[in-house]
Amino acid sequence: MTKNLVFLVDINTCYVSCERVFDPSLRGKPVVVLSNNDGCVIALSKEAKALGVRMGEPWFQLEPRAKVLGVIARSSNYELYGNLSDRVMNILRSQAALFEQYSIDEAFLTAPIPLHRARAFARSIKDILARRVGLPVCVGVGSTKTLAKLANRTAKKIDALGGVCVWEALPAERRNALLSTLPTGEVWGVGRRLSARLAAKGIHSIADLAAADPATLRKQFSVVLMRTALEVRGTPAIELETERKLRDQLIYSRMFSTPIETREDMRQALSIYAQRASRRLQADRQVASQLTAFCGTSYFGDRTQHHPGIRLTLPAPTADPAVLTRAALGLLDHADFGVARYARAGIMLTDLRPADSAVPLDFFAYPHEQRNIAALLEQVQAAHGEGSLGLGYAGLAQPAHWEMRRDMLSPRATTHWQELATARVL
DNA sequence: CGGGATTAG
DNA sequence: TTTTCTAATCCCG
Repeated sequence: MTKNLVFLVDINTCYVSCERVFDPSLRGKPVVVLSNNDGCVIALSKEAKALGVRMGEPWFQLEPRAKVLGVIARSSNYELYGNLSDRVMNILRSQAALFEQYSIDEAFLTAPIPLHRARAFARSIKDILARRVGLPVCVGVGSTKTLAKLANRTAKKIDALGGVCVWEALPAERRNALLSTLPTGEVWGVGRRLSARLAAKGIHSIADLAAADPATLRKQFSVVLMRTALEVRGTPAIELETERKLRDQLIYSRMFSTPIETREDMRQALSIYAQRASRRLQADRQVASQLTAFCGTSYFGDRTQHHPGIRLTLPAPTADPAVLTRAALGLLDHADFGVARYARAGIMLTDLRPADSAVPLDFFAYPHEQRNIAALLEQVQAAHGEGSLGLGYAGLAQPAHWEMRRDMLSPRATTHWQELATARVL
């Protein structure tokens, strides 16, 4: 019987590659994509990397240099990235019986493919995605998820591999060299803190981790780290999660482009955020039992710090925008507009469950839920944009002055008719 | 069980 | 002046 192999498919510099699909002039150029509010670099092309641009670099620091270096920046366009990601995932789902989407740009496939055919299978996936979506990927293959991750990292680092690395097909000396050279922090699941704690116990390289006694790892660290160590040895210990689990928490939180200093602006921000959270919850067909609203001052600078928050249990589980908005506005009584300049606010919805699992008794139902306000809002916003209609303060044709900055936004070429790309046939 | 810490992308 | 956002899971009190 052929053992299962794990294929980790990962879109190369995902956001930059998505920008390049509809703007070929960006290909081969140093490109960066910025976080919300055009705050810092969250994705960069290898050309940008080569120029010394670093992940996380604040845009206000990079901007003057970018001009000189010819680095091109784009505001993040999650609608575009999400749509292209969906296309990739739908194709991948059809390529293997077992499929797990791990993030917006990564998926695990598992299939009983013989080792000597793994490379060809991985290549075919790469080719299909290039042809049908126009996105470049690397594929890492291994007998466990952790090794597939490691192989993927290797495929990215070593150009000669052509974007595919089959871990168990590498010469043993090569694998051992990698394992004994790479620090534990390079393994999936081991971050900064954990690698420091491991180092204190004399475990520095991935090879050290693999050689450590599993029972001791479980006792001194956690069962999770023990599983990771087993997986590095080639023993599957982390399940593929093929069932898409419903989330059990939803956060909508944003930094403001300029601080909010008045009750009226905060009322508006909370109204808009609560209604955006409501829309997301409805998209998942879920309802929430608890709402937390929070805001906070900037952690930078030495101004007065203030981070108020409220949490309340809703009278009945709901996704209704009016109920959530009213609940969120309770935060206003805890904010201090005399002193604080708020840099951010957010809504957290918890205790989520499927909307149909808890059909509320009429006794508890919110009267206006039956008037389908949520559905109406959704319909109008889907057709005319999020600012076209809203409850209370949340309908704004023009973005408010504190809305996030997105000065270098590309068109949403696959989700909005008005923003379609045009091609000229010569 | 709630909240903070850690990890990841 | 300016430094992301979201989610899961583990750990501790």
